[in-house]
Amino acid sequence: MRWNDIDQMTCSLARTLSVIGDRWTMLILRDAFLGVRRFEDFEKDLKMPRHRLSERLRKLVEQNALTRVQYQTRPRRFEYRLTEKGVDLYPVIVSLMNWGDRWMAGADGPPVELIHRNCGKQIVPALKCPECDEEIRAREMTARPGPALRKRGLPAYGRAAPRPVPAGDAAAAINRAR
Amino acid sequence: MRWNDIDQMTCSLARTLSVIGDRWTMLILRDAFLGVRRFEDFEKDLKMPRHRLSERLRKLVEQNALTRVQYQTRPRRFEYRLTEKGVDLYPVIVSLMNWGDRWMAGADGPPVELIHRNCGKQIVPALKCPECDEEIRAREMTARPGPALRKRGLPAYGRAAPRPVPAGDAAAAINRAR
DNA sequence: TGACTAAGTTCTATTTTGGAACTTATTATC
DNA sequence: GATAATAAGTTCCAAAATAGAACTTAGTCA
Repeated sequence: MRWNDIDQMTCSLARTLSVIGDRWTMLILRDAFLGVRRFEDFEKDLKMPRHRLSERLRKLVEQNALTRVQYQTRPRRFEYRLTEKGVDLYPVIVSLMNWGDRWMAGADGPPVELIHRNCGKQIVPALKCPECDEEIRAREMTARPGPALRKRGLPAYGRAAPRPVPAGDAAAAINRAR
Repeated sequence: MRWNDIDQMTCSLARTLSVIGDRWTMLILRDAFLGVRRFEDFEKDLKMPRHRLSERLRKLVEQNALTRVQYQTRPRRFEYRLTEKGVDLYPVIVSLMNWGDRWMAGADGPPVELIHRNCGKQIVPALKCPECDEEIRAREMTARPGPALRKRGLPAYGRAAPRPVPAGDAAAAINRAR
């Protein structure tokens, strides 16, 4: 499968990745969240090829995650700002950072801390259930076909169906565990 | 900058991307969360090149996000399971899905819904502040240098410093807004 | 013996990326 | 008035990563 076809998968994750799932886009967005807006500043901070940056910014503008705003007239210069759609990627950035902090940080600890202005405290944002307010754990979640898949009458996420395990196999017990 | 050098950036996001920031890894992990464990099943579902799959699985095992477990002896066959480090990527997957659901879904609505077993309800998990329990909004968050950067005495994320805006420029007002 | 299964590996053409140099419009400096 | 500087790009080409198809390995089943 070609990468260009990825947004045609009936999968929100794949569609999201079609927008931000390349080498640089996520880092560009991180910078945008930190207040970077100008081409030169992105380039200096990320040390990425200018052509690539130009292309990625254009794509993000096309996708409406950023807007290109003229900030001076002579010579005409533009800067890039997060749109609502772009700002809404914040949880993605934060989750990725959290994971990096927990699993990839060096002995010195995480490079950046987040402060919540509301309460003034340094926090690690966490996923919660809006119904029962419990913290979300992967094992407690189930996926079921949503409207788009039900409509099409597709088998959806039936892949997780338990497989027959060769009887008496040593792995069987573990297999049932997960 | 070469992609291989990305994990040397002092940035948790970059380090995370060095593990899962390529074309397929995230989709492999999604499948893993849905219960897929075997090479053939990943391959059939994702329709990705086998060599690529093999390489990505190997890398995830090296990084300790998956383990390779033998599930039968003759012939020896292995399957891949999420480790704690892997399971901990759930918030990343969920955030990406949420965004896709909100911004990239077709007219039919999202392809998958999540059920929280705890309360039995269909939910959209959200990032919350563990201190004041408010939902996290990008605009209410500030980043400051964490231990790793303070130790090194680096300028950290000073890039967001306000720039002088040409006086009287039409963009100035908007510029201050954000 | 030959077909089949699961999990890979090998090969090659195509696509994407990285790096450096060049362009354009305009202001500031010698 | 020529020369440099700045910001935001674009152009060109070599190097790296990816896609797709075919092949391998080890063992079972008819």
